[in-house]
Amino acid sequence: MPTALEKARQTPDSVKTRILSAARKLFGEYGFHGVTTRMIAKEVGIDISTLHYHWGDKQNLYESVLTDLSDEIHHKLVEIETLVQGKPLAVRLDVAIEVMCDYLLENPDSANLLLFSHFSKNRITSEVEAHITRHLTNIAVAMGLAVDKDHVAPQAHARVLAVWNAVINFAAGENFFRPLLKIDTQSYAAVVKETLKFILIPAFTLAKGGTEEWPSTSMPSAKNSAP
Amino acid sequence: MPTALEKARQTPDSVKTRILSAARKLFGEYGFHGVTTRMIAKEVGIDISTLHYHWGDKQNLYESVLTDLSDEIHHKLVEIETLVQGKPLAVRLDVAIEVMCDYLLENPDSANLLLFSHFSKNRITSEVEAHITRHLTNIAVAMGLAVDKDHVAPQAHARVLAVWNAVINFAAGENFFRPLLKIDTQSYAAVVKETLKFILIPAFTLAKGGTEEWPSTSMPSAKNSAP
DNA sequence: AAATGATTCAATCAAATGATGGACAAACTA
DNA sequence: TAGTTTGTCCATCATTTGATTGAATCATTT
Repeated sequence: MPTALEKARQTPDSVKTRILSAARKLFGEYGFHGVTTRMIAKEVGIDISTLHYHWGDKQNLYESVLTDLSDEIHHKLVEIETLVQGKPLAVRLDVAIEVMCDYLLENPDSANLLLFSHFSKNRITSEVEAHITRHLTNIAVAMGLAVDKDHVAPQAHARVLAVWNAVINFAAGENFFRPLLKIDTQSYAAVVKETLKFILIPAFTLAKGGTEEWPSTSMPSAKNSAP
Repeated sequence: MPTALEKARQTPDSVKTRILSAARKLFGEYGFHGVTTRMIAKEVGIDISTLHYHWGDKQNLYESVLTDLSDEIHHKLVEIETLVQGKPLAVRLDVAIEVMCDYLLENPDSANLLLFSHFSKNRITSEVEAHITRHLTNIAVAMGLAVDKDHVAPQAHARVLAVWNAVINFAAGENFFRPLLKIDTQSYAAVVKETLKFILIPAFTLAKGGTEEWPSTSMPSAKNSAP
C-alpha cells in the first residue's frame, strides 16, 4: 500500500504533485506562517477546497513538504557517498561541496526550507527531525569523525553541523548575499564553492585536532559541569 | 531631537521599551508572520491599541526591532575590535568567537532575528541591510582580507559571511541542535566554541590561499562569463 | 447506458487579525 | 484650578484566513 506521498510521486504532473511543488516553493520563500492556502492554490491554479481535498489541512501539507524534501536530501547524500567512496577526506569534502552546492543553488527554496525547519520554533514533524539527525550521524561516520553510528561524540556532530550549515546558508541566503557581493549568479556559485573549500578543507585535513582527539563515547564527561 | 528609538532606550522600563523587547523576543521565535500584535501585547500585559499608539503598525514595530538589534550588534563589534586591536589574526578570531558566542547564546532571539532578516523573503528595511553590509565590510578589513573599505573583493566578503553565519547558526539553532548533541546548555556553549575555532582558525591562519591571492578590485572579471 | 467513485469548484462559515475611534484617567502646564 | 497633553483600555470594524459543505463534473467500471 503506497503512502499518499509515494503515490503522488508516481504521477509527476498530477494536481496533487503540483500542489506539493508549489507549497515547497512558497513555504521556502515565506515560511509556514507567511504562506496562505490561497496563495498555494492560486500558484497551482486551483481552488482552495481542491487543495484541502488532496492534502488535508495546512499543517499536514507542510509536513508532507518536509518529508518529501527529507527524502530528496537523503537521495542526494547517497549519491554523494557513491561518488566519493574510498576517497581521502579532502576529496570527499571537495566533491560533497560541489554536488551539494550545485543542488541547493538550483533549489534555493529547498535550502530555505531546511533552514526554516532547523530554526523556526514551529518545529513539527519529529519524524523529519529524526531523518535529519540520521543524515548528520551518517555524515559523521562517513567523514571518519566517529567509528560507529552509535558512538558519535557531540563534537563530531557539531563539526558535521558546521559543514552542513555553511553549505545551506550560502544557498538559502543568495538573495541577500549576492547583491552584497555584487556578482552574478554564476560567479556566486564559484565564489561560494571556493569559500567553502577554503574554510572547511584545512580544518579537516590538517588534522591538528583530528578524529581521535576526544573519546568516542557518545556521552562526554561535561554532562554535569556546574562550577 | 532624539529619535523614537533613542528616546525609548533612555527609559529602559517604559512601556514602549518593554513592547520593543517583547517584540524582539517573539519575532525572533516565530518570525514576522508568526507573531500577532495581540501576542506581543499580551506578553507585555497591555492592550493592542496601546501597542499601536507607541509603535504604529506591525511593520513599523518590526523595523524598529531590527534597527535596535542592528545597533546592538554594532556596539558588540566595536567592543570586540577594541579588545583585539593589534593582535594577530588567530587571536582576533579566537576572541571574536568567544565574545560573539557568549553574546548570542545568551540572546538566542537576536540570533534568530538576524537569520530571519538574512533569509526571509520579507526583507524590508533596506536601512538595516545597509548596516549589516557595513559591518561585514568592516570585518573584512579588520581581518586583513581587504586593504580598504572600498576595495573588498567578493571572495573576502564571502569569507566573512562564512564566519558570520557559522557563529549565528549555532546560536540560533540551539533548540534544534542541542537535543541532537544530547548535551546541556553549558556543554553546548563549549562545544560550539571549540567547533568554530576548529573550523575557522586553520583556514585563516595557515594562509595557503591567504589575503593576496585574488585582486583587490571590487569587480572581478567573472562578471560577464557565459560559456 | 447506468452506476460508481474520484475530482473540482462556488458559496459560505467561524475564528483570527490588523487597525481605529472614543471614552476615560493621570500627569503636566499655565 | 482650568486646560492641555499623554497614555491606556474597551468596543468595534473590515479583512484575511483556514476550513467545510454540497452541487456539479469527469473518469472508470459494469
